[in-house]
Amino acid sequence: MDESTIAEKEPEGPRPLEVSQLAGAFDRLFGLDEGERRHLEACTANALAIEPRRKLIVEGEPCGRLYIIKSGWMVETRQLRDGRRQILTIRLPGDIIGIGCLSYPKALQSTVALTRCTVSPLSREEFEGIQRNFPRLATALFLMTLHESAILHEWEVNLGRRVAIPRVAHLLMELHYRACRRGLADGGQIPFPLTQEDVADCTGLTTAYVNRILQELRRKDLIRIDDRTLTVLDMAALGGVAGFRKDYIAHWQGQGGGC
Amino acid sequence: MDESTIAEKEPEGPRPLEVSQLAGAFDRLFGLDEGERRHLEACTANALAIEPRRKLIVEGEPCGRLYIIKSGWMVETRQLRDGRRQILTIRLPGDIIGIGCLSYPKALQSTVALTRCTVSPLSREEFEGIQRNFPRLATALFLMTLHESAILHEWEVNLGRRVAIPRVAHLLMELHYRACRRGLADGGQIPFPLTQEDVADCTGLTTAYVNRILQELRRKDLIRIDDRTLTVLDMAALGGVAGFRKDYIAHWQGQGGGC
DNA sequence: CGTTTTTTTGAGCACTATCAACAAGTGTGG
DNA sequence: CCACACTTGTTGATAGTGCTCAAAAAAACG
Repeated sequence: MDESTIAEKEPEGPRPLEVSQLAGAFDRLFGLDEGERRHLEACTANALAIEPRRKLIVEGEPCGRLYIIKSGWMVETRQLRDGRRQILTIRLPGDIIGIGCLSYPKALQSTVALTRCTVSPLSREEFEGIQRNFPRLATALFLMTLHESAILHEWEVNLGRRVAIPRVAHLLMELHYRACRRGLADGGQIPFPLTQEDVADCTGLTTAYVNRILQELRRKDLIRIDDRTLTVLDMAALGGVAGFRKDYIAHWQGQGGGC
Repeated sequence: MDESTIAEKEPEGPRPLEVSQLAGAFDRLFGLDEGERRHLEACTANALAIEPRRKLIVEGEPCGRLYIIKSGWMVETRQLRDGRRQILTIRLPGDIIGIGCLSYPKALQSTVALTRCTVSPLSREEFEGIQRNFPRLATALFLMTLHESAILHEWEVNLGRRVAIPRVAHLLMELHYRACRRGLADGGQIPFPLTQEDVADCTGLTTAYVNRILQELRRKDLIRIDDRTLTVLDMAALGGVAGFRKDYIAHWQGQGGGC
């Protein structure tokens, strides 16, 4: 309904690392050949800019294409009738969104930008072309989906069986690891565009309570959050609190910088 | 460690519906051709029987093959150090389990039989053979995975944002719909092999509390559970309590008997 | 600088967990 | 067919985690 949710324009100044983020991920995964790489680059050539808090995909509306995130963070959300919201997944640069929509006539969840984002749209036809003509890419896609399922499973455990402090701590640990793997970390620091309300919607808690939990984690000198940046001060300790085990985070994605 | 968790023997007397369950699902989905169907049948010819409560896949141990459930119900679980357990997914006849294991050296979750089950093992080689030689089957597999992701997302919402009564009600609604689609329903009734402890582990609640919730649902004449059978007495009312929307349950799987 | 978003704080209470004990099933072997 | 063991379901009293509902303070934004 809001036509202006997305604006078609070139990204202002994409950093080299981000442009080939996806190809990078696939490459480390499979060692792409020249043709595969070139096709992938071609598909992701054009870009779309999305402003923070804008919706790229809207729950309940049809969505015929997918998007590859070139830069920025997004979340997929579902809204209940009474207004409460659950964040289903957090998507980082290199992730693909909207695949799930391909098999449903209407999107089951919304996709919202946390930061300014640039994405490459991919039509259903282009996507199916890749599936048909580049079987190895199709396999890689499949593996990415499986990896995402593993993360979802971990979220189920988090939501179902951990109390608030471990629950929040686990989210932070996971994001740290995932961001790190994508080369977004800078010495224990990662960008952290989530508001406390977002954290609450990830963890199934209230904003007010999340605030208290974060204070607690800060008081114990485990983390620091300022200027939309998360610093994990004591990885081992935070991991201990969270009951975190990193084994579900993609192991095959190479060690992109010591994480 | 327990070698006797599985026993290699023929199923006692498989009902026709179950044998071709998988082919059935795929068929409705894509209209398989003769070769595809025959290959699928061939792959799922041999069977393995599993006793109730036995583990087919054990968390932390390597798992090189997958299994297609021909009959019976299973659950995938993750266990925390303190013994608490979260059920991640419920698997019905026709589901494939262990795909996630393919991309990890060790299984991230256990798979436990709720009832006596029969499954067809599929080696990694056979699986990759299907992927390579039957692209349409590969696509179908991919779509099944996406469908499972949609269910996982719904579980996240359930665990994160619904209080106990809607939460349990939602689980029951989902199982009813899913079972119905697989032709397991018999006029508002479905088999219900979950104990209250299992329900608790699905919903992140305590056994004691689940007991009270179920009493409440019975008191309101919404459901009845006896003899391992769930009867939904008032579908609309239960769906209302649950905040259930069926749109995430596979729509493309045909209407297998009015559900 | 005013406006909006985000973070922080307080008091009270509701929902759900805990723990323990008991009842009712279920299955097994004698 | 009964006796026994074990699993599953049920109940009660109590504690505690996390929610509600403001409202204020601080930060971000244009």
